[in-house]
Amino acid sequence: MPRYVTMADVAREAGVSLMTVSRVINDKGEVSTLTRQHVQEIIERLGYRPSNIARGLVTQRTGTLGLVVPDSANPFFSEVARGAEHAAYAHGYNVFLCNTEESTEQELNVLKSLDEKRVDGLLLCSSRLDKTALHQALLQHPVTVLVNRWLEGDGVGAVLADDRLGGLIATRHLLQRGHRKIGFLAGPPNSHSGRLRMEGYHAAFAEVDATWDPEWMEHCTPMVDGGQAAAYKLLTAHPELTALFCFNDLVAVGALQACEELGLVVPGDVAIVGTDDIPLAALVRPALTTCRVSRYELGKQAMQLLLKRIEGCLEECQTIILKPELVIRESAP
Amino acid sequence: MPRYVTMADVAREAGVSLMTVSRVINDKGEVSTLTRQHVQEIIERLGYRPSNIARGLVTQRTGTLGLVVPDSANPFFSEVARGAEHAAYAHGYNVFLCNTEESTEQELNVLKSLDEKRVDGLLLCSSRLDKTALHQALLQHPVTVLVNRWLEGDGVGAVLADDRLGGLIATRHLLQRGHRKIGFLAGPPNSHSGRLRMEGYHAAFAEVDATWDPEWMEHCTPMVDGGQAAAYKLLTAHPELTALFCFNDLVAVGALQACEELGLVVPGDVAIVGTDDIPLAALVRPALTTCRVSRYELGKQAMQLLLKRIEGCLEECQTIILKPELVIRESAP
DNA sequence: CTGTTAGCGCATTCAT
DNA sequence: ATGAATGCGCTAACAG
Repeated sequence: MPRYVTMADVAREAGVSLMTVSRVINDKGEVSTLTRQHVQEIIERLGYRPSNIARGLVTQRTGTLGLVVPDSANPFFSEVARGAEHAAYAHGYNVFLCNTEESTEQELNVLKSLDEKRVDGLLLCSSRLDKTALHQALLQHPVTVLVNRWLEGDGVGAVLADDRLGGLIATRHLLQRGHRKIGFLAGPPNSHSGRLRMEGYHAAFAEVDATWDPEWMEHCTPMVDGGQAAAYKLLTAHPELTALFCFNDLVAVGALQACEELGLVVPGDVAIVGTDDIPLAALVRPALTTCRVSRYELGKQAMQLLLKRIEGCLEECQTIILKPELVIRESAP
Repeated sequence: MPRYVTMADVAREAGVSLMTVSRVINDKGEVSTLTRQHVQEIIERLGYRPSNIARGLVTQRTGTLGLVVPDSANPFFSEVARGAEHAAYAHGYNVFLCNTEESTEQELNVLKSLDEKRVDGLLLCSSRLDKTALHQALLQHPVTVLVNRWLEGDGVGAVLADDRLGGLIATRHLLQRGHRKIGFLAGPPNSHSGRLRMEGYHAAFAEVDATWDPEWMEHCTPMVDGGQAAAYKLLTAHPELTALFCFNDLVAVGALQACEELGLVVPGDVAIVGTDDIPLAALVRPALTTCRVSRYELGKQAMQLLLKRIEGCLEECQTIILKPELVIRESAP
C-alpha cells in the first residue's frame, strides 16, 4: 500500500515551500505564472491529490453531507436521493447515503455516525423520530434540512409536498366524476403525510356537501401487499364503494390486484387514484391516475436549500412547499 | 455555530490527560474502572463525539467507502446500493454514493473526488471506462471491487452475474416451448453484459441445432422507451418472430407496450422474457418471465469482499460469480 | 510574490 | 495505570 503523495513531496520536488504549493492548489494568493506552471507540472507528474481530510481538520469544513432516508431502494427515496446527490455534486460536495431501515434506533445511529464524520450539513428525509427526539438530535447537528417532515419552532429548513392539497385534488377529481362512495387506503397510522391526505380527502367531500363514512378508511403498510390486503378487505366489506383513493402508488397497485381477484373492472366498477407518480404508475394496466410530486425536484430543492444555509444564509426561506398535480390516466379517467 | 466539543474539553473537565480520554474512547489500554466511568460521564454530559476526520489523519483510515453507480435511481442499482450500504454499515463504515450519469468523464470526476476524500475502499458498479482507462484509474486508488464488470490481470476483486448463463437459460426456455424465431433486444452496443447475454442466446440455439438470424437482434437504450422503440421496429420488420429475449426488464416492459400498440397478444402471439427481475417485473400485466440475479446480494457480497480485502486479505477470493435463475411468469409460461 | 510559524483534533511512542 | 511529547497533511496569519 504505497503512501499517498503529500504536499511536502510536491514542494520538495518543485523546490518551493509548502505554501506555494497550497496556493497553487487553491488558486489563491499571488503566485508567479512561471512557478505556478512548474508546480502544476510536478503535481501532474506525481499524481498528487490533496487530502480533503487534512484540509478539513484545519478549515473545519469537510465538503461532505449526510443524506438520511428510510430506504434508498424505495423508488420514492431513490429519486429524492438522486436529486439531492446531483445538486450536492454540482456544488462540489460528496454525500453519505444512510438508510434507517424505518427504525428510529437505526436513525439515531446513523445521525451519530454522520456527526462523527463531521458532515457540513444534513438532509433528513421522512424522519420517523418524534418531535422531542428530533429536536434533541438536531441540536447536536450542523445545518439541517428536513424533507417530507415538518418541525415547528426553531430554524431548521424543510421541503415538503402539500399532502393535504394532494388528497383534496385527488378526491375532488373522483367527486367531479360522480363518485360519492370513495374508500381511502390510508397507509401507516403514524404517517404524517397520511393524516394530511385524509384531511384533504375530507375537505373535498365538504366542498360538495357530500358526506363520508369513517368505515370507508383502512390503514395499511405502504406497499403493494398492504394495499392489496386492505383493498380486498374494504371492497368486500363495502361493496357500495365505486372508487378508492390510495396512500401511494404501490398501495394503488395492490388495490388493482385486489380488484382483479374480486372480478371488479377498473375503472368501470371501481376507479382508483394513487399518489406520487412513481415510474411504475404509468406502466401498470390500467395505468394509474395519480397525484404527482416530483421526487427528484424534492431532493434537489432540499439540497439547494441546505447548501444555501451552509453558505451562511440561515435566514433563507425556511420552508418550501411543492404543489402536487393530478396526472389523469386510465384507472380514473 | 458553536464549536464541536473536543477531547481536550473532556480531559480538562474530567481532570485527566488527553490520553486517558483517548483510551476510554477506543476501549484500549488499561484504564481503571473508576476513571473510565468518570470520563464516560463527562463525555455523555458534554455530548462529545470523536472527530473521525482528525482520527483519520493519524490512523490513515477514514472509515468511509465510495460507491460508484451509473444511476442510483435505476431500480437495479438502487438495490445493489442498498445491499452494499447495509453490509458496509454493519462493519461501521459510511459510504459515499456517487452517480456517474452514464458519463465516463463524470466517472473520472467522482473517482477523483473520492480519492481526495481518502476513502478506504471503492465499489465500482458497471464502470463504463474502457480497459486502459479503468486500469489507469484504479492505480491511483485504494482497494477496489468491481461489480458487473470484469477486468483481466491484476488483483482487483469482482462480483458479477453470470450473464452468459442468463442468456442461455432464458433462450433455452423459449426454445423448449417450441419457439424458433426469437428476437433479441440487446441493450447498448458497448455493454459487456449485453455481449455475454448474446453469447448465451446463441449458445442456446446451438444446443438444439437451431439457427438464428443476425437480423433478429436490435440494440436499444436500456430503458422502457428504448425497448418499446426497438421492439416495434423488430416486430414490424420481422413478423415471423414469436418471442423476444430482452436485455433487461425495463426493455421488456417497453416490448410489452410495443406489442400492445401492434395488437399482438402476449404471450399468445409473442412471448417475452426479461432480465433482472426488478420489482416492476411482477407487477406489470402480463407479469414478466425473467432471469433473476439478486441485486441486493450482488451489492452485499461485493461489499463484503471489499471489506475483507481492506482488512488485509488481498488474496481473498478475487472473483465471485452469481448464478441467475429463471422466474417463470405470464409473459412466457 | 514567497517562506515561516503555528495549530486543527487526535493516536502513537515512550516515559513515569 | 496515567501522562508528555511528537506528528498526521494541510491552511491561516503573518513575515520578508
